[in-house]
Amino acid sequence: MPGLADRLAGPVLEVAPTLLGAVLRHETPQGAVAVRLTEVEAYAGEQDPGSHAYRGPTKRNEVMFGAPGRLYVYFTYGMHYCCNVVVGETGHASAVLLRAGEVVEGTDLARERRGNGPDRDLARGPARLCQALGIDLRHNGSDLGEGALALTLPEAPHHLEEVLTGPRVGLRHAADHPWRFWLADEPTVSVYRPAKRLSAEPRGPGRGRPGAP
DNA sequence: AAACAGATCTACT
DNA sequence: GTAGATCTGTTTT
Repeated sequence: MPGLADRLAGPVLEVAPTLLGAVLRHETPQGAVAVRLTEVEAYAGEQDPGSHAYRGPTKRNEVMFGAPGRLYVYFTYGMHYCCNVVVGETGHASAVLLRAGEVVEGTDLARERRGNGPDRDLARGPARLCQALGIDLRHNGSDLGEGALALTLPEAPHHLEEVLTGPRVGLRHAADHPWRFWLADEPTVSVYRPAKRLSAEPRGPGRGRPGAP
């Protein structure tokens, strides 16, 4: 079977939906926690105004410019970490933000790290997901092919009917691209919050249709 | 050495 | 559902 990096080397908009259902597992001395991904967002590198790579390579985003199959971790809002899987060919700086997932192993340890709250919220949201898995800046650049932090792709991609798409969350620019993907009927998908500059949806937010314009 | 900017979360109504 | 707070790392002079 092909290596992880090979399966992630394609265009980010094609690879991102295939990460749904994948399992990210982190093994530490305290135990292991695994999360099944239910929501991701695509970031298209230097051409994407919403990407950290938009203004070219820096010390912080250099991992995105490297080989696919590695983890790009960044720090934000003074207290949160978020993690991305680097995809696309080396040098293209594409990445997929892991927005939410379902804890499928090590629930107790995840609860310890997260504190009190419903289990469905343990990895609901990009910063919560990192916290539940015990991921921080030390893991920036980690190879997910093998090691304590490993990503396992599903045997077969999900059917298109199960995948919904919509605009990305929390961006000032380029918020009109439907580059956010999530699995239908998953309680662990994070709440949709529209970008600040956009006019509110006439009907309730959070409902996306596959292929909707 | 200083200013900036933020791919968010938690709490509350 | 909505509003508000919040702190560090990164970037830039």
